Amino acid sequence: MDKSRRPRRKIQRVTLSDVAQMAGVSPSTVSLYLRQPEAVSAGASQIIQAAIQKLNYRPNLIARGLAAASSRVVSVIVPSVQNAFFAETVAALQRELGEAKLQLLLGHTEYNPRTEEELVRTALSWSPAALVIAGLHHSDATRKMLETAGVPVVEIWELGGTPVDMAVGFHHHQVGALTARHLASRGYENLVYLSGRTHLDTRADERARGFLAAAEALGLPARHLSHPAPATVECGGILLSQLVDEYGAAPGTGIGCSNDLIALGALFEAQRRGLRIPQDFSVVGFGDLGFSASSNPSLSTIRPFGNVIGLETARLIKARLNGEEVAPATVIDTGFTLLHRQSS
Amino acid sequence: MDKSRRPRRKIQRVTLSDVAQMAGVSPSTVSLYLRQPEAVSAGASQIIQAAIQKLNYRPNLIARGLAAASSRVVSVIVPSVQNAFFAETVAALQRELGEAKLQLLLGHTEYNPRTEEELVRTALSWSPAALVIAGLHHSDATRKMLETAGVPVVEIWELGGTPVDMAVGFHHHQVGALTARHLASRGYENLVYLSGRTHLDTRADERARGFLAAAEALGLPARHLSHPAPATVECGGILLSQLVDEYGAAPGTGIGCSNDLIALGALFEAQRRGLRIPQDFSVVGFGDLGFSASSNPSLSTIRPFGNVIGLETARLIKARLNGEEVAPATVIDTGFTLLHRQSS
DNA sequence: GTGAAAGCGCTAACAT
DNA sequence: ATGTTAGCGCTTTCAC
Repeated sequence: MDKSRRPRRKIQRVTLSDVAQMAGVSPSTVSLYLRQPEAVSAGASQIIQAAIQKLNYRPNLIARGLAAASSRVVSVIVPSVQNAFFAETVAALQRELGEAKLQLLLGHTEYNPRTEEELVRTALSWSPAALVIAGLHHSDATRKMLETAGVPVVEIWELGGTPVDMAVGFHHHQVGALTARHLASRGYENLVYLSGRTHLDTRADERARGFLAAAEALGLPARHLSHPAPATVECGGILLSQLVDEYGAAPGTGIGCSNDLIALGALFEAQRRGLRIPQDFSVVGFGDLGFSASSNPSLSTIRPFGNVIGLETARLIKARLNGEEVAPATVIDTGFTLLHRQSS
Repeated sequence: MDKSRRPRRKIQRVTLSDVAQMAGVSPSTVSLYLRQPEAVSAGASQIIQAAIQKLNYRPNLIARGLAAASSRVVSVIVPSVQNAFFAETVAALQRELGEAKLQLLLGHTEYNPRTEEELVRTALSWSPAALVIAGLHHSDATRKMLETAGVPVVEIWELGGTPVDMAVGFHHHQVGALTARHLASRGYENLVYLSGRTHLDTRADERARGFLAAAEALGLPARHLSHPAPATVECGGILLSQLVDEYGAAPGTGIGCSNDLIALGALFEAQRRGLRIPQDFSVVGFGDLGFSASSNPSLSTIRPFGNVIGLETARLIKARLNGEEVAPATVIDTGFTLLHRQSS
């Protein structure tokens, strides 16, 4: 007696075969129609389309991914989208890649190399179409996985080292240097750099180094104050207090900040203390965040192009996926620009 | 002559079968070991583990997803992670779900219902373990897809309507009302609400409505000024200018803002115009963004708990996936709290 | 242009 | 505790 096997679990309602059956064609024809409609005869197309409509068929991307040995997913690994810089890039990536029907699989390292390693490992388990990761500094194991990933890898938001595959970003060292030179050109002869946890954020650290190096080259005294907490507005206030109270910074000091949040905090704290900016102190930030042009005084800052980073990254990925030749070790420098406003 | 078939495409290097072969056990044993190590004998475990190490095997999650008819992916659809509110929730989700080995598949609607619909459609094609989506307002088609999705659905950041499945958020109407009542209690008898594009952001619109309704209930005159642009700091400055220049708002006006960015912009603009806050005008924001406690004056605001929304959402999802009973139509109100600071 | 057939790498019922 | 077996839903050669 046939104990007719019932399905072992919940199974997809409508499959490609159902469509094929209803349309009276073979599954492979439907598959072809789905991927290259123009390769199927007009008559068949119409019938298939009708069947799809009637059955409300939706392709199963997991099955497609398995059969095609590549998924329409791009893995994006950044410290956190709570960081406005990465949020901007992720948004741009989403916009550009979404058009090409690519989904974003998101991961946050929270500046932890072990977490990053774990994220890369599972990301690769998804056979992503490409992998985007912040920075050029990774653990050995992570780097090895990236090298042998067999998919396009784009390292973003940092330039200067050797990328695993491709890189889109800019030189943070140069950002710091430009900050120092700008302050010097405005007549500030005593320089200070304020930053958050540079021990974790290697890019912020690189900006600080660039600042100090440029100051030294100019023969100006410079100092770096960093705070172990994340670089927030609150942190900026604390750093300015520290600068004034503990180090007795004299008016005439030019202050570079590792980002606009720190700069804004310094602005607020200076205001609270009755210090005038830019008369007493000068402040230059980094990021050109949403408030920087509107603050009072408006904030001089260096603007990276987070959206362009996303855009160019998407462009590289799409090119690679289309089989166009993009040389490994391709590096795109998206640059940055100084916005001179009232605070300096 | 035998033209020995070469594989048709790049194929995964190391598969589960390779591991099984090397370990001298069957594939299903390896599979079992991967999913429930404790169900495999100690000896076999050791051998399998060694083989995995030696071959550097990584499971193919796509294949697993197909075979198991469910992927370890949670689809998250929000207007944009550039919006700090959603960034906070996404970060919390990532943290909580990451622990449970769930990945986030991210989508941005950019406040466009058609985009949202498209995102939900493709999201479901991934057979996600769950779907998280911002808001309770969706197109009919979207809502229908969500209802028939067959996976846990959590609508976040908004309460008040009937959720498709579960909802985690708070009542924006109440936020607006509390803002108005707070201003009234501080003695401001002329109320104004400033907001960005409320025609797109239904939650901001709801806050504005709550504000006006409460003002009316209190018998106070109230007005709503909105700007068609996204709610940014710049927008806040423009709105305050408009308020003062065009509407000649008298000192003594209590200003509610649809978010802290608008409030900050108003603060800056007031400062530029030599208006004193809270003496001349009072400002209350929404969001308690990073700068709000540190600004000068510090910003009174209403704090939602974006991280708690992420946390509770993750909790619901994990409970459902563990087979625990979570009633459909479960609604979690994460509430909000008024932070009374210097600006009011 | 269309169809038959053979998987993609894994899971899960069932038998042992 | 382990192995056998039969797919999951789709793509992709290859032959017609």
